[in-house]
Amino acid sequence: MNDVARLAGVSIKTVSRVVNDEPGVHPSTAERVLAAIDQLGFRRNLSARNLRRGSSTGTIGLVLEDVGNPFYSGVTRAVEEIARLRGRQVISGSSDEDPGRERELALEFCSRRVDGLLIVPAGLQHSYLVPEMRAGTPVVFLDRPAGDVVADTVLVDNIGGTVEAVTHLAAHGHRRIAFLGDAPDIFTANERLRGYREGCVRAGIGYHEELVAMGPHDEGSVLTTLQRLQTAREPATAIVAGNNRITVHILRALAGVAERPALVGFDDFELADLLSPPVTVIAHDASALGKAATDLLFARLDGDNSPPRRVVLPVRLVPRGSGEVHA
Amino acid sequence: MNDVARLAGVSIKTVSRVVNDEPGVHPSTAERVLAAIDQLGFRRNLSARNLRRGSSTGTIGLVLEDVGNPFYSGVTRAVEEIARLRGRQVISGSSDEDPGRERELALEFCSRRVDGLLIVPAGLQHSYLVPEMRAGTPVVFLDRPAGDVVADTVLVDNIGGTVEAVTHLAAHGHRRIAFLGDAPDIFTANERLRGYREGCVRAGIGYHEELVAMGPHDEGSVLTTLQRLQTAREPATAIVAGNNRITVHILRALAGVAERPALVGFDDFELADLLSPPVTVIAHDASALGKAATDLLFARLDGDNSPPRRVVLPVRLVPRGSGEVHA
DNA sequence: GCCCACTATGACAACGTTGTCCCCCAGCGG
DNA sequence: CCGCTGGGGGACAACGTTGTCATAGTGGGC
Repeated sequence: MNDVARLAGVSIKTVSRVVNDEPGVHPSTAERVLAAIDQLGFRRNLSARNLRRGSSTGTIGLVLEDVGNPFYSGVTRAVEEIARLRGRQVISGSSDEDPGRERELALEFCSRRVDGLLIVPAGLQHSYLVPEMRAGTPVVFLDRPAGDVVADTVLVDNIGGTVEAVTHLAAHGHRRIAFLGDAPDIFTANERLRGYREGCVRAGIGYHEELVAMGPHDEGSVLTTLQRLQTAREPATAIVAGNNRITVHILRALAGVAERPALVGFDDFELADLLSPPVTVIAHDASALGKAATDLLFARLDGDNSPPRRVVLPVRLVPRGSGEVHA
Repeated sequence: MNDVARLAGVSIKTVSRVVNDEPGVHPSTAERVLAAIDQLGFRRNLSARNLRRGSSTGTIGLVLEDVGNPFYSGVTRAVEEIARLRGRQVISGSSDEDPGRERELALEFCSRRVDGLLIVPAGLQHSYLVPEMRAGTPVVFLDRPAGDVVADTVLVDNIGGTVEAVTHLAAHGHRRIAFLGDAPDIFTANERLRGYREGCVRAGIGYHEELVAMGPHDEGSVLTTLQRLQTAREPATAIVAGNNRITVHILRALAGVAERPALVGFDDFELADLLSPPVTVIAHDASALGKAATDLLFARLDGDNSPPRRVVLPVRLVPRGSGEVHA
């Protein structure tokens, strides 16, 4: 800006006025300034501007588990969409389920003075955010609740989802329904396990420890688990998969197997309807999740300071075939 | 920092020293300062720091077509991974194939003084970046080349890919091979069309205009196109799909159809191996693309100022079944 | 007892902006 | 001819940091 001012033969304040479309600059002066800007390829430094104005940095921080996971990239997209409407950029980072990394990312975003934080918690400790929240940075947790702070949270109905999955399978005559879930220290995995258990009880088929296998899972562990379940004295005739990755692992393990158990997967995924049999899922909308959380965040930025809210988004069972196999 | 200094009874410079682990601070003073920092929940303002130091902002700007598309979210993940190793955050935005939006995003990132830009071009005009590049911001284009500037570019072998697809189908006896591609003003779509044409000529089956349908495509247009192709006087017995979205549209259109043409899709996608028949694709690695581009960017940041490079990543045909149907 | 080196600390400017306040000057009415 | 008005423009401080330099005190060697 200094250089522009020198070249145009005016003060930097006048350049500032031109750049900001402030009134009170003679058209001919403005023209000279614009020419200088063009010639020098000047671009206003937003950091300096925000520093001086003490205003918003126009950024939103997004911490999630893995940007590469289609579910979270759907969330990201929705967040970006709304942020854009409100003139904000999104800075995102993947925690890879590492609480330390989550914290590192969140605090780094705070150092960058983001206007707000959206966090898919990896850990259970979030008191590190208390100073930031007290300082006025709104934080919304999504997909999972925060560990030890009270804050806005957007979840999906995990329990209701697995209850429905089990109920659905039981209605088709299944009495030996297995559950393959993610690591039990992950909130959603635990909730879904609870729903599974409750579904079993409600359906009157009882909860049997040996039908449950919590992760972490990879393709190999899923394969051996399935073998164990199917060769047991009372084999499982149906499976509930705890998330999209596990569903895919199961599908791969079952590829080419003649005698397939019924299957209901948590999380919808692309092409589920084109597989054979098409995969019945408990669907919930990644973009709805992202939208709800971002809306909540912007409400806070707009001055809403009502008590923290907890929003639970509904899930719905989408019957496609794999879950409608009779026992 | 001011408040911290006051509370600790020292000058702000001393606080700065403590925050930056600079030597020459008495342990007892440091302790007082740390206590004050803790009490006030102080967090250093990175913008101010970078402004003062004139150093890197520690950010990389990423402009792509759609963060929600699994292909690009794979790219994003790879970029993030490497950026993280080099201590950078990623700011990303989706252009939605809108050149204006691409430009807006890129320039906004420049205003934020990103250390470098990674761009999946939506348009053909990139001279707007010349001042930034001259000012020292490295820019790498990926997936598609820039329109009118010379810059580092990472592409995949689009032409080689469709040549291989056509060759493969012809080797299985197909002589009426159709091509469904994206809008021809998209670089990759056009390249793939060229490869298709060259493949046809090489295979000695000739290039027939009526077998080509360029987009934009949606599910409906793909359906009618397929109907036209299959009911023609000389029906197509095989199809090459120009990208992952078109492949999926075709799969959906063909669902339940008994007489299926052979199919080779450009871009690999999850579950392609689990469909029936499994889908033969021209595979290339999203994360390899992201990695190559980011590596190139960091090389520039490390001072490499050799002439701009153009990297073309190989593709490979993955035969899975849908492309090995004999005519 | 004097000088020096060294440690701990602070004052101040500067990074690139913008908000506040002030000044200059032309034009106009009296 | 004087004073007032208002448009156009500039000087300067400040945002939150950090780099540079200065300074006060302390202890040691002679």
